[in-house]
Amino acid sequence: MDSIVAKRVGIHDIAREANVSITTVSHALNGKGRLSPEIRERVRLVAERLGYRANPQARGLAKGRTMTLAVQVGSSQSEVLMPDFQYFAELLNAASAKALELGYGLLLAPAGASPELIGELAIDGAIVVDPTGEEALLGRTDVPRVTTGRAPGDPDDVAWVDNDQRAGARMVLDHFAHTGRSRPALLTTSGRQSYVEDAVTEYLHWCRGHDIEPIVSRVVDVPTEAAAARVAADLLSRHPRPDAIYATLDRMAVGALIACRSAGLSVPEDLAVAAITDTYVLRSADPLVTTLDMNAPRIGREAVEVLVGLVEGEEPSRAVTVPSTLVVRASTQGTGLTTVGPKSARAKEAFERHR
Amino acid sequence: MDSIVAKRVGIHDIAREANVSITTVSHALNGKGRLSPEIRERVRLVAERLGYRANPQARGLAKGRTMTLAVQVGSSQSEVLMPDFQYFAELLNAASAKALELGYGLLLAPAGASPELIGELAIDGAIVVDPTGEEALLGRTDVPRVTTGRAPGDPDDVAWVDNDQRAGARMVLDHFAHTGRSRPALLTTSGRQSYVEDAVTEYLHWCRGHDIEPIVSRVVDVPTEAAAARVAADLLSRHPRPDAIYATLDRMAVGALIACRSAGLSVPEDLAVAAITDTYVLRSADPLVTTLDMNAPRIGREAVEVLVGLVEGEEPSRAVTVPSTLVVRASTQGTGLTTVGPKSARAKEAFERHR
DNA sequence: ATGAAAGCGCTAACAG
DNA sequence: CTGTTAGCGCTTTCAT
Repeated sequence: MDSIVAKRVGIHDIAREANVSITTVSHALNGKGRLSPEIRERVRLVAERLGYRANPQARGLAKGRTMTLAVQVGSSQSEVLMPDFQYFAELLNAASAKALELGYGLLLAPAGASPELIGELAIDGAIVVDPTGEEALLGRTDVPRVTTGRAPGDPDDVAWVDNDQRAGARMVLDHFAHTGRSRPALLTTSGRQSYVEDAVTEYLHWCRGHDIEPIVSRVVDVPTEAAAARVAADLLSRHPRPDAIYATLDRMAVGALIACRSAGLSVPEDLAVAAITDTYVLRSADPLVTTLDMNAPRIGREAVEVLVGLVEGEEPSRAVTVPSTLVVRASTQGTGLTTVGPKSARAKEAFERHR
Repeated sequence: MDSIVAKRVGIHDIAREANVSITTVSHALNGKGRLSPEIRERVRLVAERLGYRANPQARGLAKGRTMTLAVQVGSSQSEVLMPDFQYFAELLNAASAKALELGYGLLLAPAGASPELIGELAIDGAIVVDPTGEEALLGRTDVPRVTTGRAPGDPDDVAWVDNDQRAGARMVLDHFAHTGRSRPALLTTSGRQSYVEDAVTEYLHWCRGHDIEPIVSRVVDVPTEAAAARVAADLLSRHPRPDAIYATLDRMAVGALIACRSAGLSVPEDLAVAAITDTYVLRSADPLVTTLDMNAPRIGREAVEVLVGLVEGEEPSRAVTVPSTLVVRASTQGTGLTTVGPKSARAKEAFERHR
């Protein structure tokens, strides 16, 4: 609904309207210099009235910044492989919105892009989501970087934002135990992402502490439902049979469900299933699947905040932990005396929130 | 491995090295003005030797361009809903790479972002992937826009790149017919994307032409495997029972497979299943699923090319059609006399390529 | 406390 | 044909 050619209002227009110089406008708007509070306020009001938006290009040129950040999603061997899709979508959308809010644009760096291509990006900072260590963007040592999930080797020149995956795994395993399960298995991938490592580490640690024989199964192929179902089927044919599965991806949990049905077993009676990250897939599965929600949007926002802090020379904490939440659903209903109407199990999404 | 502070080489450095003015350098590098071929070449060589990279900010400021494009993935009701994930990932990665190659950055616009937020993006053009008509980016009438898939209402100020979904649906349906199926059903969503509309339209048209009773089933919830399985189960309980299902999303095909197994039927003996777009999910399902590959990377690249053409004042075609390919797999093996070893069906990925 | 002026790196009239 | 010059919109000394 703008006028035909809504000539963008600039710093000059404001200066004219407010009867001050462009310097004053700049200072007023950026909180720089020493101006009388009244002037500062007056300029701000005029700017707002005129709908002023700083031109990021000009600002960047003058400050030697680009006002853009790049984000790359971790990939194994240059394969486009974002298994837990909804997680990434939510993270990226939130990150983009937050960046925009802070005056930065979020550039998409192609997964598996060559270091040369990546090297040409005119950026002020970089975010790598769930790094495996092979992402070219991590090599942009000329700009601050932050990862969501920790980069392998935990390079000390890279900040990170992450969930406490070990505490999360503990919550899930404790939940299994509290609902009467005694032989939990871990179903994960062979990825190098830190969340995989953390889940495995904590799982082994927890089992040791509870004097339980650990069973770690890995889907080595692309972790689709079907691939996970095959691995889960193996798991279910073991003796003694596991009575709970913690899957580190939503679709692997679905695979477990499929394998279970094929084996003539039922969830949650014969097997409890829980997964990492809450997604539509889990919220519509049969039965509904218990999950450890990672809060993807918040991870994305925090990553941007930390990065912008770094870019602008502040000293933000270089390690941020975002809380995760256990969402209990039908797939982990207890096996004890508590009789849950098997037919209504799917209908009533009993859920409780911890922390 | 750059030097500590690799001061970026600029147009001045080149001018000095080549003993010409900065104007000459600019002209030589941009093919503007009238320079002697020797000078032009000499400047180019010097630029290359020095590893010159134009500063997009400065260039943009001077030309009144931002050298950035924005992309937004279509969404229904501001819900983050990218069902066919791998498709988007491939499309976006390819688009980003192509944009970079052409000197543009590809900005991620948050799905469901408000018109206000979107309005502040400093961009030269916009791409909307699989629009539903509600994307704020489509409203940026101040810049050229291109959609992948056609926007509802087919606004004539928006260019598009798309597969010929109707021809594709025909290929699938013909393939069903050629392999002995006579009651194909369509399993789709209630989305407003043009591919849904096209699939339905062509399906109905094809059925009419073949004197077959059409059956269109829609998953109205978020189209997860489970939701699709429920709808497919209904489909399979009809009399007469459909003997083929064309699913417009990979996970809905998986849902069909699940429903089939639950009903004690088998694929491809009792039911043929085919889907839109080739993904890992289909390539690892049991049995492997026949699909109409959309060639997502190419769609992404073409969209960027068209958009950049528009931005730079060329007159590219405003409608580009990317061919799709039928990849035949076990899920649609014929039911005729051709006896395919049922056990080896999954192992041998018989595939043929059309067009 | 406020403003004038010099750029940031590049493009594009306009001269020469 | 090539070089001079004036900005693009904003930040930032440095005077006043």
